[in-house]
Amino acid sequence: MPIAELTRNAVDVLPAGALEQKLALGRPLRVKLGIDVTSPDIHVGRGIPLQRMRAFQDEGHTGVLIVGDYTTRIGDPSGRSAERPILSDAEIDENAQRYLEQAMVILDPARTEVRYNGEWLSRLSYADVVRLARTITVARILERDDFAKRYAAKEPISVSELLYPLMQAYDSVAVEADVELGGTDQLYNLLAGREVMEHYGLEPQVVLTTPLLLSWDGEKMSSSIGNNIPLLAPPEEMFGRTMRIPDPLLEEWWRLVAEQPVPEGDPLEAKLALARWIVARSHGEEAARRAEEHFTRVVREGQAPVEVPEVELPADDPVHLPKLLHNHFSISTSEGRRLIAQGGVRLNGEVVEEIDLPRARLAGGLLQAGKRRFLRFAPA
RNA sequence: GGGGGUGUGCCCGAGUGGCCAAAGGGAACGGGCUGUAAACCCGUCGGCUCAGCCUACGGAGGUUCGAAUCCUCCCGCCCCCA
Repeated sequence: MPIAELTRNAVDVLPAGALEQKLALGRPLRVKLGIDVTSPDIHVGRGIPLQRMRAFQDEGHTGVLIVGDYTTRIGDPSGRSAERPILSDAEIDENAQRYLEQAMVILDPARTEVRYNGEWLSRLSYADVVRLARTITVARILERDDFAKRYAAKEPISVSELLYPLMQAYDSVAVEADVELGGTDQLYNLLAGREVMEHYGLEPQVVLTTPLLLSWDGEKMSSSIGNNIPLLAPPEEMFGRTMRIPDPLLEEWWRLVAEQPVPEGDPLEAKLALARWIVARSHGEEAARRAEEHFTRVVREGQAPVEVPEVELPADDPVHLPKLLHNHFSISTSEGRRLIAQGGVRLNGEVVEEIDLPRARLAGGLLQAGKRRFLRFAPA
């Protein structure tokens, strides 16, 4: 019963019955997923459609990953009220590189075809674009939810934004997609792909959407908001961020991310297990174990981590702490002063109250700034 | 082409001559509490050689003892009519 696995957690699989027909063709299907490369991070939420792609790959189908290098130059407005920034070519290339690395946390590289959409979009002439634009009407484009809202609210919508769904649709034409995956916010774009494919004489793709993952602040996980867990962040970081999600979200995360039922019993244990799972997928079991140890030690028990970076003992005497904090933790000296004033700085476990400390007191000492920042001084 | 509007701290958003480093909210940070980096409570939240000083309210000038607030020009953004 492989189809249940392919459509697991899917919100829409459209049109009804089409996927079954495609599967009945008996050949490997071309399953497309495109994400723009505005941000260098793929986070756990964007991993959800990737997980579907992996499921298709495990059944012998081909994952066609579209790196939207060209599209990024226009900016997709999905889910936001303003246009995305337009990045430089160098930034886009760099992001694309990191993006692929992260995607492979989930995908099977052997069954992944990576394509940059600049490959075909950059070759379109103005006339080609006009021809493409003829396949859809303005009224139709304005049906898209966020366009409709912004239009009604008299918020700016640039013509370039209106072109975005068409570019994405043209990607489907170019790679001859059988199936396109995407978050539910992509539904419109995916369906537009079907219409455009028909205009170009192709069998329209099947559309499969997956839920958007909510993060600890209750918002959709998003790199630009910062409530994200990147697939290749340091293990301790990933673990800690996962532990921030509120208990009511646990079940959903287990279902959508780990694709398993939430473990019975203690919610803390279930959350720890989830964090382990997420870190292990990206970095392996061993790293997950260390990340949990780190969490237990530093967060739950309030101790210093096992590994603390050692720094030179400053030359001046007395040592001006705000400056020192500024140098090592990249905070302003004003912030450093506040930290001290608020009892957030400890030397060897003791709260520091002075702004300046004799050099000798720091030698070989352990300095803690807030909950998570530590450093050890070289001995005198 | 014509008319109207708008530009404030990381974000949103008050503020129309002094009481403004600038209300309020969010984010963030610190402390407390806790099974959690959740929730909750309290506090902080421009910079600095920090009981004082400096820089700031799109930019440049100007009026004034004093301007985020008034005037001039410039730049950006938005809407309506054509």
